[in-house]
Amino acid sequence: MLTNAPRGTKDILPDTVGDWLYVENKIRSLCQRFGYQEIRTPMFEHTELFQRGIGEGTDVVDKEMYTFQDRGDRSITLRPENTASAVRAYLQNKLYGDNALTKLFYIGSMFRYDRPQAGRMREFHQFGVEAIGEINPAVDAEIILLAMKLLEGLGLKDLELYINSVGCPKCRSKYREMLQDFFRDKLDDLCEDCRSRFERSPMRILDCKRDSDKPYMAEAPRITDCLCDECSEHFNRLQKYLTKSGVRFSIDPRLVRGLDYYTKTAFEIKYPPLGAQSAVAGGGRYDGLIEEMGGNPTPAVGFATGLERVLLALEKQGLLPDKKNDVDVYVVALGERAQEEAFKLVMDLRDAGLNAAVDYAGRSMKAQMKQANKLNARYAAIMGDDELADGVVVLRDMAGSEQEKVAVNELVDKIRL
RNA sequence: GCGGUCGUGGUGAAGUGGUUAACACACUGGAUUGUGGCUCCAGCAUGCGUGGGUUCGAUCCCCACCGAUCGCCCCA
Repeated sequence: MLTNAPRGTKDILPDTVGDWLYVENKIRSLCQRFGYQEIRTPMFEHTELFQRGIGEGTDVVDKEMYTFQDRGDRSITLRPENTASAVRAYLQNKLYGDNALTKLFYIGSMFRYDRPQAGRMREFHQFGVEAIGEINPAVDAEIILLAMKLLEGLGLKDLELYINSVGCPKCRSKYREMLQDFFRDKLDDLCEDCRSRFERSPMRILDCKRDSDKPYMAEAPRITDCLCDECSEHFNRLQKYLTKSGVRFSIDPRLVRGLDYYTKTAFEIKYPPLGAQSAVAGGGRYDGLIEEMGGNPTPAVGFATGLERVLLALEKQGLLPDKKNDVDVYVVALGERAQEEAFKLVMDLRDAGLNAAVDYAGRSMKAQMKQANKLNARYAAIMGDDELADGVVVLRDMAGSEQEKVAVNELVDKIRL
């Protein structure tokens, strides 16, 4: 217990931080080119923020949040996602004053109490983007392309982009009725889950894995056929932008986002080899959220990607960078006096910008040479009593196995060559 | 939250109801005096996720818990 991290959490060990940095660096440079600025919001917020923002009745809010009372008796929740926080920060800090369109991105830990699986952690990391203040579908296209370019830029192949429009509250209530009319006389044939969905959220019936192959499913009305003029035009223009830019995409009329705040555009990027957790990125438009949270009606779009899943995909395709931290010089010290001198020498070499290493265990020369070899050292600098007396060091080129005496004060220059 | 599979040293992995738990890699030391990468030798789990139970006896059987993993669900 004491020596186990809580379920669903994971240490990112030294041999993998490099992978994370690699991905994070790609993200930062891409966002910079697209004009998105980084924001860092608190890891926890008032519980109400998520209840309002994400919506009661959603699985995330109802059964996946880490919620607790703090010592001041406030109800606090570890953020399960970052959109609500970003919008809160946008309103609180009046970022709308700076620009008509506010473009933000974030990278950080999110928390959801879920059953852990590969690619699904209780503490997990998301990179996400929010563009607040513009209704133009070009912005939807921009963020979709940003997501695709990130993933493709990392070298991932076989990505699948699905888009849909979930309409606005107006089209949705119409669609809901049409669905209920359609399913009403088929209820007996539906699974138990679906029957309970009938009243609550008939749209989910389409998503059912058990009933989805029923013959009449394909005949069920599609949301895309019920969109109001505004939503339908928005959806068409989005597709034009995407087509123009050359991304391949499929329309998936069943694609529904699980969080309440989505309107119009919904999209998802899948990497199928990941199995059950193949959704690598997902997002959409949430034109109602800002008003819902007390701001002026403001349109917005965003998405998030799960970094664990991205890393998993990269690993599967062998796209992770080679990790090496080769040492320039390994200082081999023989005897106590030499050890003291070697310590000083190593510090000087490091000051000069070199990666220098020594043994502190007072081991045999042979052991030290082995170590130098294992660390892939370019040079070994050997110091014993003789060298000490002459103010010199035996500099051995590890690859070529040649060595020569070099004055200590000329060592840095010699190595730099 | 539901169902399935799994849990042996630092790592990968064999194995059995009964005195010494294979093997490989890694690690440590050694193969003449101050020199690595190859080779050879030696050392390295009083312990088989944790806690109960069955048994004369369990790492191997049963139960619970913990953890991993796959699917469902949900989602990133």
